[in-house]
Amino acid sequence: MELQIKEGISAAFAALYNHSISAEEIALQATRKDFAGTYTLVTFPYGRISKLNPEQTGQAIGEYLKANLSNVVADYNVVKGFLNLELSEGSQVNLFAKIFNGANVADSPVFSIEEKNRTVVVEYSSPNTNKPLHLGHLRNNFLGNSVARILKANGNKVVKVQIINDRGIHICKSMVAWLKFGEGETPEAAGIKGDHLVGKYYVAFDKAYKEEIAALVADGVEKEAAEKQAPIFVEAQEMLLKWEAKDPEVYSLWEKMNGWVYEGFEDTYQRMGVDFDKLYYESDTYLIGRDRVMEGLEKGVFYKKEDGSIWVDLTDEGLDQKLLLRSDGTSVYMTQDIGTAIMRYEDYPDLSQLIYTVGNEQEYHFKVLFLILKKLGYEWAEACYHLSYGMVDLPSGKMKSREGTVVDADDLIQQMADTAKSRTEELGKIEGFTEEQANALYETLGLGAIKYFLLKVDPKKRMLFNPEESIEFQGNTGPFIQYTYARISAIVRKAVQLDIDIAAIDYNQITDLHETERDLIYAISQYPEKLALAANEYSPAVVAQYVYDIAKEYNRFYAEVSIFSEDDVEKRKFRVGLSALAAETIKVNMNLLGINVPNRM
RNA sequence: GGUCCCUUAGCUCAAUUGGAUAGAGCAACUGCCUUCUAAGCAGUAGGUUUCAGGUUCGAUUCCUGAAGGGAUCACCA
Repeated sequence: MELQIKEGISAAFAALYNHSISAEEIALQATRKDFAGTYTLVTFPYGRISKLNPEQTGQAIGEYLKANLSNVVADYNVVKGFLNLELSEGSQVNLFAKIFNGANVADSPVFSIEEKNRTVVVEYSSPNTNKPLHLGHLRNNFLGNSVARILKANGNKVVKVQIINDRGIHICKSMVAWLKFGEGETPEAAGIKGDHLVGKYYVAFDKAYKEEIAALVADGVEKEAAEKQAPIFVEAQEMLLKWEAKDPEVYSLWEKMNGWVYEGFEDTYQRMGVDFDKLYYESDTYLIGRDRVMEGLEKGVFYKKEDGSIWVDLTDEGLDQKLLLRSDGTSVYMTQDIGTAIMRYEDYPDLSQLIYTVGNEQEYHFKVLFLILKKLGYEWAEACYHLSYGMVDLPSGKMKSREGTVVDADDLIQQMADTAKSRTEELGKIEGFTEEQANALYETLGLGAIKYFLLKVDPKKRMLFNPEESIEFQGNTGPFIQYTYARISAIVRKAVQLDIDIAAIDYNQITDLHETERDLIYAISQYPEKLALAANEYSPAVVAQYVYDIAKEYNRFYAEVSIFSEDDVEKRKFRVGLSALAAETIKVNMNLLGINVPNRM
């Protein structure tokens, strides 16, 4: 449809002004609500071709389209430099019929996207294993998972991965504290999720550490020195050394506590509805990174300082010098990231892109990482992309685990499910549900609310979460869209009961389209374009905005047009069909966000 | 201090990538359930797009400068 019009405009330029302009070069936009029409051509730029003012240009092209493309363009109007095109009813009904092929809406030609023969790795989540997931991780996971779904829907092969930061001083801290204060406590015995239990000892470490520092300072030790001397800190450092030496006792404790954390994470991931195709462990990848850094040193890409530490000089690129290996030969964060990237390209040699879903606080880190990979001679360094997203702030500012201002992921999900429950019970619309069905619904609604809340905002921007106000269920929210889907489901169910056969609509009988029907068809037809935009910008927010528009448009139709009390049989069928198509569009797009939709609520 | 990012209605966010009178939701107010789910729909009110310049037919969008906020610049991750 859109292409037809663009081609028509292109033909108009050729016929009227003997000027060649391709259909792809022509940009159409949606007509604003307060003017008649569906598509709008901005004519300001074309004045030098037509040698007319914008208004006259619009008139001329509009007239040409009306005369030569009358099956699509029924009429037009010109307001200043804007040519608004009003589509013929027949073409809109036609468009609907094309999308809604009567069988399975998801398979309609308009909705099927070309396969691109590209493989993309999307990394997300990648938490440290010393504490449970929080709200920031939720944004990360939902974003990465949704981008993976969007890229897949847009014709890419997608591999979802994460790197598990399972080694380092932070885990040793939890381990030391557990040995000191834990008295052999296990998740089973304590009835606490494994990740929360380990997180508890991480906090315990910090508390003890602070007390020791305070005691030392009271004895007259300088604060900085106290931070390094505190016995519990020294213990943690010793444990890290033992771990690197693979001391059996330390190693088995490390495996045990990491195991608890993985079990806890797995529960949370499952509840969140995210998963991974492949896991990488830092405890594996840091060794490869170290080897490649040594190779780079031999090749002269890096240099060694007198103390034995190894560095890369990026001052020519406008950046600083960066440490790659400590003087004692142990690796830093960058070392393992080099190793991880190389491993991934070994695992997937035909990779077109490697996407890192990581917060924007690490922009500098990834800039450096990609430059280093390039310096090491990996051509694919160009194909690495940092999908950088903004932090989730609280009204009090940044979340800080040490100050106890983090919003725990498990708690938040539970809280939202509880809200869904009380809200549903208030409205009393699910009589006949078993308890199991009801609980599944609360879960669907609660998760839908959080996911939509976190995904509707442009990923690049930082956003605010106010725990006091909680997440809404009305207006521009997940449950509102889910509600719209449930509403339509009720209509489709009733249509089946009434034997209304939407597979056989006589489209010739469909005339006098209501304004809301036209708008709805237009909105639905935008799907492939929105999907492509979302994929190009790695932005689920585009999808969220779009699916909200569809839901709003449908509810307007629902309020203004009656379906079952319509006398005309074909119109009745058409409206049920349009409803079903709207529902399918909502479902497909919500799934791109990782959100499920209920049949009743 | 260097580099990068942000600032749009009381609040949370949009704005088709330079286009029309800057739009939604929440909060406030007014209508609409005897008809398909009112978690809905319609309406009222709310703006010097942080400020000052510039570029052009046209700027929330691009450029320069200023103010306020944030991130980062570790032998941390």
